[in-house]
Amino acid sequence: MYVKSEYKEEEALLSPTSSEEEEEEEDELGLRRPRRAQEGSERGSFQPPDSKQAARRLRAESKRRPARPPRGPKSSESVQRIKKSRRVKANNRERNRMHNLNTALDSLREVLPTFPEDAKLTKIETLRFAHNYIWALSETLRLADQLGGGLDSLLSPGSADSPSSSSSLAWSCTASPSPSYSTLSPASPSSSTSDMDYWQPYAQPRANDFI
DNA sequence: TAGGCCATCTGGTCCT
DNA sequence: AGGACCAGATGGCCTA
Repeated sequence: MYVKSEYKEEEALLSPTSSEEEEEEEDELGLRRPRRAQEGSERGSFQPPDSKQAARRLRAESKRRPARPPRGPKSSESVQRIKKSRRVKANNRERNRMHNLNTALDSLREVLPTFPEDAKLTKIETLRFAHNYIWALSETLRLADQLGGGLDSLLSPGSADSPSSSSSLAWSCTASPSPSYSTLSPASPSSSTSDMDYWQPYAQPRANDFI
C-alpha cells in the first residue's frame, strides 16, 4: 500500500530513460562541456618553419575555445520537456523526503508504548503521544527528585517499571484526548485551542505544580 | 456513504 | 541554479 502501483509503473517507464533525459536537459541548458575530441588531430598538423607569426596565430587559435554553434530559441516542445524533467526529479526528491519523514516517525512509534502492543498510532497521534510521554517521564523524574530518593525511590522493589504506575502520572496512547484537562498548560508551548488540549498530559496537574 | 488517514503531485519560497 | 521545505489539492483505501 505504501507505493502505489502507478508509481512503480512510472518508475519502470522513467528509469531506463532518465539519465538520457537528464543528459538531454543538460545539453539543452548548455551545461555540458563542448566535445573537443577531434581537436587533437588538428593541433598536431604540420607547420611551415618559416612563418613564426603564422605559428603564433595558430597556437593562439588552438587555445581559443571552439565557436559554439549558434543556439536558436528553444522550441516550446523542448521547454516543456525540460520543465517536465525537472518536475519529475522534484517529485522524486519530495517522495524520498516524505519517506524519510515516515521512517523517522516509525522509529518514534517503536519507542512509544501502545496498548494493544501492535496498535499503530496515526501520525498525529504519534506526535501528540510522544509529547505527552516525554512530559510524563520528565514529571516522573521531577517528582523523584522532590521525594529525595531520586529514581531509586521509584524503582524500588514492588513498584512497576512503568512511570505511570509508580507515580500519579498517566498518559494515553489512544486517539481520544482527555476531555477534562484543558486548564493549565505550563509544560506545553501551545495551550489555547481545544485541539491543543490533546497535547496535554493526562495527569491532572495541581495548580501549584507550576507556580 | 461520509469521514479519516495517507501518499503523491505541485507550485511557491527559502537557503546554500 | 538547484535542492530543501512547505502547504494545498487530489485521489485511493478503509472503516463505522
